[in-house]
Amino acid sequence: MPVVTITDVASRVGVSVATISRFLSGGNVREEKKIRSVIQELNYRPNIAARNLKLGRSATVAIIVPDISNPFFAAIVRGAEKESGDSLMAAIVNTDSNSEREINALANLYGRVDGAIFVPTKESDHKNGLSHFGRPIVFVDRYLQKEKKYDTVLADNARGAQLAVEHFASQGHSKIAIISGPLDSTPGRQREEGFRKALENSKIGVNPNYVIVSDFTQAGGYAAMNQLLDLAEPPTAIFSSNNLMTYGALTALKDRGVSVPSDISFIGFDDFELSTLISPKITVINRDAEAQGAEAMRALMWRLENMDSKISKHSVIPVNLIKRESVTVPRTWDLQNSHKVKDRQSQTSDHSNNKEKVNE
Amino acid sequence: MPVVTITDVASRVGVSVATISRFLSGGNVREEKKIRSVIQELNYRPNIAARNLKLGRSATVAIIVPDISNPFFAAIVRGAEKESGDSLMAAIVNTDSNSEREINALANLYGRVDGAIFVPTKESDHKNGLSHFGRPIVFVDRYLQKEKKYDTVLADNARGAQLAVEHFASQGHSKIAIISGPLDSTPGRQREEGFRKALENSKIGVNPNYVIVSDFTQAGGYAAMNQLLDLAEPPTAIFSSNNLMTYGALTALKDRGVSVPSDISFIGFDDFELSTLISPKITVINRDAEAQGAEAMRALMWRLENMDSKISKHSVIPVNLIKRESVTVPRTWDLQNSHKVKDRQSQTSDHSNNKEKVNE
DNA sequence: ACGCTCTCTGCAATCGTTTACATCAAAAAA
DNA sequence: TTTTTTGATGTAAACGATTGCAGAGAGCGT
Repeated sequence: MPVVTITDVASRVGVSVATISRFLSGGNVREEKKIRSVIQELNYRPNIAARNLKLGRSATVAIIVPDISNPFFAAIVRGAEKESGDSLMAAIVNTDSNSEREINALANLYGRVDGAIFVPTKESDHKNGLSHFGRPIVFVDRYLQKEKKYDTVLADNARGAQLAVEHFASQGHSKIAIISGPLDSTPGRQREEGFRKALENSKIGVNPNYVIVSDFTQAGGYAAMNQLLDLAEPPTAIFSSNNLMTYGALTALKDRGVSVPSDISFIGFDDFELSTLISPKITVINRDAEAQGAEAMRALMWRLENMDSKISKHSVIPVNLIKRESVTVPRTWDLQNSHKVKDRQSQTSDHSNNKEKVNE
Repeated sequence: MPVVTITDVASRVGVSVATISRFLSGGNVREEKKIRSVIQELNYRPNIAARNLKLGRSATVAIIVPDISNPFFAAIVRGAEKESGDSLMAAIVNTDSNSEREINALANLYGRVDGAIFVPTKESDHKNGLSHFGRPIVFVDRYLQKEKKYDTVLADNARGAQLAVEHFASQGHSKIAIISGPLDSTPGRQREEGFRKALENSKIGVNPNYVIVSDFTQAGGYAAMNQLLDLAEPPTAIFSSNNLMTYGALTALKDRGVSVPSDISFIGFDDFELSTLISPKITVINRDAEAQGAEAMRALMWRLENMDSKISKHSVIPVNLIKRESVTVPRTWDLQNSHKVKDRQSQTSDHSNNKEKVNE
């Protein structure tokens, strides 16, 4: 199967390669009809490597995420890939939340991609890895505090935490805890900050014992939840800062026989596939992750077309509260300083369908 | 920031470009020391496009999956990407289970990748799209029946279905149903066939009413489950052929207040993240999807090194039964032809932690 | 007819590598 | 010492596209 080049097409049509090339890039040519048929006939496909070499680009962008197995990152990737269209290829790399691997990936990708969509693990690393990369980067969900010049697409994390706190407060909770992600990651920090701010604004104030800084993993969420439950005076409402920790936290609650929401109210950040299948259905702060990925790809594509623009773009993806069944009024309706409690049409759980029978 | 080429390095060191190139590809050179330092100093990086053009390869492979958001495919991708190492880049494309898009992807990828890992939707399409692609393809989880020459990495689907049926049978079930995937997809077909075979071998035989062919989606699973429940004589045990349909089926059960496992026993194919969080914990047939992805990447890399080999490799990933809480003996211990019932330490569910209180 | 613009064309250089081939010095064999 | 072998080197031709430049007609106004 001989590989057919632009030269073959040219000689077959009886024109120069330049004409064929111009036809391929949409120029006006006399023999358009014939060229088209010859290309068809010979099944000619432009050699991408040659084009890339000449044009100095790769028509490929990288998507660097901690772990594609995390449904949230999968959604980001999906949105981005969908947006990229046919001309752009999306290469993917998992970093396992390992900063070293991130630097490695960037070095590896140098020259192979035109730009990158990057979800870094920490806000502080990458002293100069980025400058060596020397190509546009759009930071998604997380960014590097030192690097102000890059475009970012973040979620409205503080707002999300605020919504959670306010919802708890509106139900009468004052013992409100957070299972926070690492404070050196963007969402971890911003959600924790939002949590604090909201608590302060609502005059409840934050109890240091009710702030557990964990690590965005299921095991971390499990441990954190146990830590909260072991408190002399456990919280009555808990906000978990990401989906994985939510899994862990809920598992811990289940293992210890703590009932949600009657014993403890719960809100998690980020919706997850089975949030409606488990009992009770979990109330969550949600944002459109796929849209976030798409927005990032749009930003990157724009940047690739406008490499010289000095302005950096920062988009914020809105968040919303999805009320389901995991929040209700606190059980011990007691000595706590009870605020004005409006909006109290408690969302409670009704699992009429849980007639547990154990036969035999 | 001028781009530094191999020529710059050569002239700086005082040798020819050939020498630098040879050094780069691991040859013996006199000035190795100096070359190394100059490369460092100038921060030289080989131009990948030029190399690719000369070498006629791209050092990139495509991973084509229906939907990266499906945790199963995410695991495949993860395993494959992890295995690919630093020299190989993994491009990803979602097809939305759309055959047309698959063909499109293949055409698009032509010349951009050296090969592909491909999870096709149907077993029958792609009359000649593959031959036009003209590069190695490894089929994962699904394959095209007509194309025997390609390498495949499938799960032991029939065995998985068999395990499920045998487990049901060992608990005394004889009204055993399947919510099957499409019969024109490999896992759909093989699992259905395995289900039939196992039922026939066990002398129970298959009841046509108990075979619902659905579509591997959550909605499909939901509808299928309802169809089964609407039967005059509903089954007592149900095998769901993939994770998404399992979600749907469980939702339907929940919505209709059917209790698992006391009313109906359930086994799903493929484990899923939250399978232990929901009540009851779901018994599943599992296989190591990440390992499957890794194996596919290994096969592809091998093939790329051995393009001329005529032998095609077919690996099958083992499956296993993870017993949890969704299977027990049938409730109506009645007129059914009761077989020998050994292994009857019924796995039942105990949710001491579901003290549902609705306050206020 | 002449000059002018407009559109299409071919020539040839170029992108940055790799590698077959010829060369040449040094080491080994004679 | 002479001959042969060895191994590193340089020269230059690819790889397959894109594009600046100059030229050639065609169309048109004068």
